[in-house]
Amino acid sequence: MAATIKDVARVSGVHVSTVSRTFSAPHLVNPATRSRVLAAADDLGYRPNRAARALTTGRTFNLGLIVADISNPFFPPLIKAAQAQARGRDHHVFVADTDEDPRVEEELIRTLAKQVDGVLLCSPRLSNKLIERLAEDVPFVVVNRRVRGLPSVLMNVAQGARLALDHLAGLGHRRIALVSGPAGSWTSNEMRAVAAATEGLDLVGFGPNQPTESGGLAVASEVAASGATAVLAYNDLVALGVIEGLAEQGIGVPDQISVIGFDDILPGRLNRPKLTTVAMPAAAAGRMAVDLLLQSGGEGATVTLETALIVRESTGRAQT
Amino acid sequence: MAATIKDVARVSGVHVSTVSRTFSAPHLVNPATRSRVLAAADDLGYRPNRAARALTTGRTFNLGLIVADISNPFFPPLIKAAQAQARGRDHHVFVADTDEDPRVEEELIRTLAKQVDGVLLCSPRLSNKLIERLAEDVPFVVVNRRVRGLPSVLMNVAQGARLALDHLAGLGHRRIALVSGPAGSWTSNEMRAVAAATEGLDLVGFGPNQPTESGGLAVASEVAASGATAVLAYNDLVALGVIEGLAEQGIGVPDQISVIGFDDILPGRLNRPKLTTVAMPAAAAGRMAVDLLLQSGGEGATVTLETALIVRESTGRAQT
DNA sequence: AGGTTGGCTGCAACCGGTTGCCGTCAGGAG
DNA sequence: CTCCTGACGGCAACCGGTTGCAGCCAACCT
Repeated sequence: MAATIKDVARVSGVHVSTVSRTFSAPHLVNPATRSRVLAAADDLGYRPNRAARALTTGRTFNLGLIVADISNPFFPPLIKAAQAQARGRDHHVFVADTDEDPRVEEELIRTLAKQVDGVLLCSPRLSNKLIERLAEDVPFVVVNRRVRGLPSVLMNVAQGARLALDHLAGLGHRRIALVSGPAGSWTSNEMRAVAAATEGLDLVGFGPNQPTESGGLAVASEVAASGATAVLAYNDLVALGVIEGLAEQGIGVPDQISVIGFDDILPGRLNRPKLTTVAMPAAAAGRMAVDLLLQSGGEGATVTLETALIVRESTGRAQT
Repeated sequence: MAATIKDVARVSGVHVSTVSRTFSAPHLVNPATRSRVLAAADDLGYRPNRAARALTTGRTFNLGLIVADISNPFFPPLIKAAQAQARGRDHHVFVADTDEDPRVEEELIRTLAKQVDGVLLCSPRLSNKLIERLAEDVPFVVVNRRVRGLPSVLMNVAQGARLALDHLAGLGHRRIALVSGPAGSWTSNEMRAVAAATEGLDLVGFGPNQPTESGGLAVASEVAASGATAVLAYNDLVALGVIEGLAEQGIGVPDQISVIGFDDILPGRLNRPKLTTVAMPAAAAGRMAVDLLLQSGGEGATVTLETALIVRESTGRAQT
């Protein structure tokens, strides 16, 4: 149906190679010829078939972006920033969702491999070993995970956790519940490590949990029963779930229990009480990841972005 | 780097066509040969290049899904449902975000065209005419818009608006603010049409607005000044923005003004007051759209899905 | 004038697969 | 022992482009 390079060649009376050059190396073709070709192309509504082009050039000018759960509000800002950055460098970004399933993740990577110039792997659920193997097929940049030999963009979760813990300690909290995320999560591990290394605090761990509102909701009653006066949650969604679960039991936040999340997503700002949280530089991470992917030079570069504590209404002094 | 069909052919000592058939038409090749080929393929880690295959077959087993703004929580459920449905039919879905920009939308469609078997166009910002033209390049299913000759999935916005208006009227509201969405939106038009046709109500229109929280926030003071006792918002995000803007002026919801949104997104459920809203069957729409796309038979089929009113806390009796 | 040079274009191979057509060969029917 | 048939696999063209090489011709140099 659609016009091909041959149609354009026929109509403009030149060889296909000339048409090809008109688009991919205009300076090699005579201005007069060029405009004739362009006229014909315009006439026929011709657009080069990018898939076919990729076959010989090996470049698609497409990037893949894989996330575990697109309905987590943490990702959209990252995605949008990545798309904008890519667009500025003449690439397109295609997003795929793995449903938190490692098998789907692998499958998607394999499918994407030959159709894109590189993949942004955000918060992967795959094992490091498998990621390293798959990296032979397609360039990766990994976000929120450190993988040997691959460029990665990390958010300084440890620093964020420290900020949060200090804030809580400053408010007089000593027994703190750590509500972690899914099993394979690097972020979760970082948080746990920091918490464990903090002096003078009494940590109670809960997890692994689904990194969603319902994950938080499900664990709320256990948290309430643990005697903790404050909660450090894997992310804002979980924090909101915990708050809701606590409310169902008549426990007020922050009056009786303080809750702090991670990410700084919109629903947290809209919530009453407004959520105290550790803001992740998601947009910056998206931009940075695209940059790392496109400058193939930066082999195993690792970029770490700082986080910031945003104190709102869900944390307060410990009950005495 | 990666193994190609030729490598497999060489290693297993057969012609490339035999290798090809081993994968795409196994019954045509002798079991003994087949297993030899499969062994070699496995050995080399060979995976057929889908882009190359698409060149001859014309089928990619990929679907594109285009949305105006991926950070609108309305879309993720639709996206996930579409992905799940597509996965069940052996296809993958790639998502792209247009940033509410028609030019980007067109560009994305053109790019996607040759790399997918069809495109799900959700809440397009493009003109009908342009969509019809682009439909010559790639099969479409349009969501939330009716386009001549193209299959589409609609949510019954008119019915939803009627539900909402009746609900408000039943609570004694007579002067109602209609906070609409972006200019090109079909949904917005439907709402306006229903509102205009409703007897006994005093409508005040505001718009067009950004379909986001800040869009609602920006218009809140005007709404407050209009003397309306209730607000029907383009979507939940806008509704939440209006509520926030009202709160900044010390106006309570639902005590002084009632607010009702569309979509039934998560932040609305989490908000205090919990948002009364018209629930859209987003997941069903995603599934349906994939089905329509894959059964090429259904030429210009149009499916309309019903909506439901969910009364929560943001609506109450009109102040007397 | 003859030899260079350089700009422009055509030729053909190639990217990684797919597929219609035909030849080969073994086994069964007559 | 022929003839036919059907299963199998090789050949080669093709999908829509790209690109190294070579040929052509006009302009330039000496």
